[in-house]
Amino acid sequence: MARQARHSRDELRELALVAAEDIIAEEGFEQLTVRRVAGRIGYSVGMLYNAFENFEDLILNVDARTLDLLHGALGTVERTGVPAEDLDALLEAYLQFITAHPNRWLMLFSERLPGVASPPDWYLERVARVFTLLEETLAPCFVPADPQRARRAARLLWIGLHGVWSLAAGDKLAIVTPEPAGAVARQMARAFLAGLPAGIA
Amino acid sequence: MARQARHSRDELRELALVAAEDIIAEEGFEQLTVRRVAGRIGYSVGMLYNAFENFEDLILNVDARTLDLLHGALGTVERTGVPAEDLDALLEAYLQFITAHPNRWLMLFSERLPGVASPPDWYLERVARVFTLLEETLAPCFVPADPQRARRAARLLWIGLHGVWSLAAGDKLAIVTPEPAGAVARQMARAFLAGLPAGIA
DNA sequence: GCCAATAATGAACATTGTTCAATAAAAATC
DNA sequence: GATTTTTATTGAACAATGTTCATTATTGGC
Repeated sequence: MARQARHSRDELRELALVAAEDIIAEEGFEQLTVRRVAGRIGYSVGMLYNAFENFEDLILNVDARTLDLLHGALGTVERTGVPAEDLDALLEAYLQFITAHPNRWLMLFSERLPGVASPPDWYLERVARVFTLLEETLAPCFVPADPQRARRAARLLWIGLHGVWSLAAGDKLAIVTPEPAGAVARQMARAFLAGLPAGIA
Repeated sequence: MARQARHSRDELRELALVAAEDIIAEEGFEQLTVRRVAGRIGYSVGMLYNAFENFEDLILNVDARTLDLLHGALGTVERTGVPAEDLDALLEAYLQFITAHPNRWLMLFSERLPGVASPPDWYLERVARVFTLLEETLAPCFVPADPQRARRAARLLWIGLHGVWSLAAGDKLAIVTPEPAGAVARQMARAFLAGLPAGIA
């Protein structure tokens, strides 16, 4: 009835995503363009718009896979039940991930496109999954268990830590403090834990 | 000997910067282009490249003026000597600034250009000036006055707050929490102050 | 009045993401 | 086997970006 496709839509998406990830890892997010992805997978530019809604859609899918990767890396950290220790271990794993995949991680927070619409639900869920790990680590701090406050505390701490990572990623942390990112992150977590009982309303 | 200039280079820069600020305030950073600035001041595109090194140079100069504006706004906050109160007042002033100049503030943290080089010294100094205000507010926390620890605490809090506004700038804060940036910043400062005595080694 | 110096222009270029008529190829039909 | 139909695939074209630079306009000095 019709011409046979070289790859299914899903196969095409997978090809494109892998190609995109390679470009990002090798040369950074800035070098990612539709033409380069298309050339790398041996298809034309127009074909990409058959597999993805637009360039932003492709980016969002790469980001989602980055979050999956991160979630997997943080999930292997074993818990002792002592918040301070577990938190340190989690931070260590996070730092290792950033070091291993700097461009992928940077890309998560860079806004190359003017699209200001909030991400779709399937993306937000992946973000939430990562948060949950931090929440679970902080939960034992609250007795009796108060999930509401644990959530709030976890997200606030994560935001603070994001300040560390984002500065470190742009090599701007050195302007603020001579200490390495890992040490600063640990201080942040510790100061935060110390203030937990009184600080989080 | 030569043709007379309608405006000096400095006058041209001032004209362009004001025009750029108007465009940003009215329609947002995304709508700022060299052609629109040129059209607005009645000059050609090429003339802008006579007054500025490139588009990034123009952006950096607008940002510097935003920082001056911010520093001025925060400088008028009067101190009581009580860190908790002064900190709240500072954050309040900061919030008011953001509300008054949302697009200018957003622009400070958005990275529209691929330029990854670190900003020049004259720009970093303006960042440092704003940062100093926070340091001075936190200093009274430590008795007897320990400038070393005050600096450390101020920088750590500054890093945490940077996490808040850098996420807010990229419209990513909503992914983490539904609360507005101002409320999150206040929580951050409060949690941090509460943990100060024990947390900062 | 001409020359030289320089202010000012704007067309041209290389890049983006995006679109869509044209084309190629294979299955279905006769 | 020839024809038709269907659709996978292409790539030229478009609009918009920052950037450059040969060209043009203007004006003071001789």
